[in-house]
Amino acid sequence: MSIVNTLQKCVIESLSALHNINFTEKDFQINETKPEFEGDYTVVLFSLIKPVKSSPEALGKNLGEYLIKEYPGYFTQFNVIKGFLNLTISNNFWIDFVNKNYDDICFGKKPLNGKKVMVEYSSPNTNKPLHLGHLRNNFLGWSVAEIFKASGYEVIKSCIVNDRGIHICKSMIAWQLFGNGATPESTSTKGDHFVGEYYVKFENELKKQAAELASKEALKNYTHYNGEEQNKVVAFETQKVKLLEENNDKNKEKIVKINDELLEIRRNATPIMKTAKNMLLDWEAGKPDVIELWKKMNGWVYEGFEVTYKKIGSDFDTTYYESNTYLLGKETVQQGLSKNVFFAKDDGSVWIDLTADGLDEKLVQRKDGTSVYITQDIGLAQQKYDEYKIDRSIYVIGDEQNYHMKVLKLICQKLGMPYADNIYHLSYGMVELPTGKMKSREGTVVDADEIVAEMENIAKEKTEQLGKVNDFNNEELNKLFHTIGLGALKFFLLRVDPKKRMIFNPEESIDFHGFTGPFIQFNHARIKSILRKGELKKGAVIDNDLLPLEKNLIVALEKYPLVLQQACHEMNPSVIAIYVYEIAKTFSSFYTEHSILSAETENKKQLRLKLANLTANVVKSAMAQLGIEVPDRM
RNA sequence: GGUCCCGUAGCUCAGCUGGAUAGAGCGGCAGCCUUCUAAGCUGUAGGCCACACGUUCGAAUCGUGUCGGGAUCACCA
Repeated sequence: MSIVNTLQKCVIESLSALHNINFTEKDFQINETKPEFEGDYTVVLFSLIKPVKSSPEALGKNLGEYLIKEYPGYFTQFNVIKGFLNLTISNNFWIDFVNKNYDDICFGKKPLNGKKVMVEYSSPNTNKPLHLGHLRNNFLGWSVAEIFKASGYEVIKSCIVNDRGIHICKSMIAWQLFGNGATPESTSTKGDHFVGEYYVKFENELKKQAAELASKEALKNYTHYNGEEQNKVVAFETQKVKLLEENNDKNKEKIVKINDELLEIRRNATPIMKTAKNMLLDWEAGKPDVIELWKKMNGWVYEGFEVTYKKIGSDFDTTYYESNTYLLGKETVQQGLSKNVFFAKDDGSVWIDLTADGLDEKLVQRKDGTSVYITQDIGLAQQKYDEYKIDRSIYVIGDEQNYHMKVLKLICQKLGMPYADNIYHLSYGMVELPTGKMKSREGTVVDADEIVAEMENIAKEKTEQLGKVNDFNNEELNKLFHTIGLGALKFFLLRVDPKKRMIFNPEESIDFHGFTGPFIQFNHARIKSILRKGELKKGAVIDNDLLPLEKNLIVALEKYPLVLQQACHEMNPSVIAIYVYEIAKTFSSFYTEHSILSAETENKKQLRLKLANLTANVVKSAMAQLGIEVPDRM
């Protein structure tokens, strides 16, 4: 049991004995004692003084005396300042803690609890390569899965591949039009980048054709539209003219909106867009040549993804393909109708009314009977549960889908699905550049493969400058560059609270100093270097004279199990990132001040070696939760 | 317009289940390598915690409102 939990228990027992009142852990707070006061942990007394009918000073004094008398193994001293009872934990406890755990590589982890959790993450589209945003998703998902594992859960990592739909048809059409039979091999291009290039080519051609239509429209030629489209366009144009005549600043926004609508209609009317839509229909009809092309191009993408996933350390226990799941959920619609959770409109479309929950009416089936995105998700949620009997289902998806995920969970709940309450949307904020959002149209998207390679390069340059590993062979060197470069990137993306948007500055944000992955890796390497030289002897060390910097480190290490618990509870890897940095920093301060190998006495040396070993274990374990390796030398 | 998220040092972020004088890193300034890896350590400057009101013994933290930024509200996925 951690010292904080122990302290809570002792305080509860003491108050029960002293005042005959039963408190719980939630009735009072225990904090770390601020450095400017004497003590290790502090009981905040304010919340207790009313029930015990005592002044803070008197309560603190009584409680402090009682704790020291009854639990001499834990507490040695106390002082009361205002409403704070500062307690000094006995050195015996800290030494005992080191002796017990210094060699336990599982320290902090919990035994299996028999529960299953599925973490869905990554979820790529097969029309373009992964970018920086995907990296945040992948690192988060993988890390959260590891955190659950360390907390005793059985974890199934899953991925839903968005492999069908208009976007992949766009790449296919462009390849047919402009590809001349080129392949990733013939052009020496990674498969996902290759297909992505055709997606861009499609967009460029689409833009060109839309511009041509626009110039026709400028001459009042609307022959490229069908009747319905023409009516819409004319209506919008009339509205626009009216707004322009009013010459009101407030109309500007409306006009922008109308222009967007017009552009959308125009884009959909371009020949190339019509071709793509036809191809989607052909795909749904299972037309052999379309299916064949689809398989070929997706195959290229998967080959590319595999390389990237391997490089960044993402893997999945199961992969769902939308081409297999997009028809799911149709039965659900029928069930929902018969349960009166859904209702049908006159045109045959099916809806759910969520206005009572503060949301809108939401379509669940089109009038043509095909299912929409949300319906597929309901179906897949059901399938996940049927297949694995999972206790919890985590979805790592960006915060632009907060509304969608809220709706998904709500519908599942209304349908009375047993897993509905355990659906959790792990929402994360977008990664932005100093110049704003990444936009593929403006070519400001940071490519995943490129940024990883760049990080490895920086790692290489810095390592060569420092010249500490000149005896490494090429293989060892490349592994080290990868470990450091990727470690820096992962740490950078994971150290921030997932739900917050974050800014990535390619020039400045990635540093190898301070609050970074490499700094932590560096401290691990230093410890390993010492452990190679010093002889750590098994058996308990006895030392009753802990120096402040030694104690700081022990106190920090002792918190690890609680930190893991918190990270799991919050599904938040940044909790671990912040903690492991604290450990590295605390060790670093200790390291510069006190020599381990040339310690004052053999006893001190053994204590410090054990402390160093425990630090290395915790650093390695914590970094592993983040998916970051730590080198023995760097 | 409705709903949701965010606003803390020049920059990037902690702290938010209320607790002592609000913390890190980067950047600035000043020191420290004949001593276990200086990717380091130490010191210093830098804050009306967006603003206002409220709840409380106590508010960066909770509530309401205002301002600023973002997301979303498709028979797209």
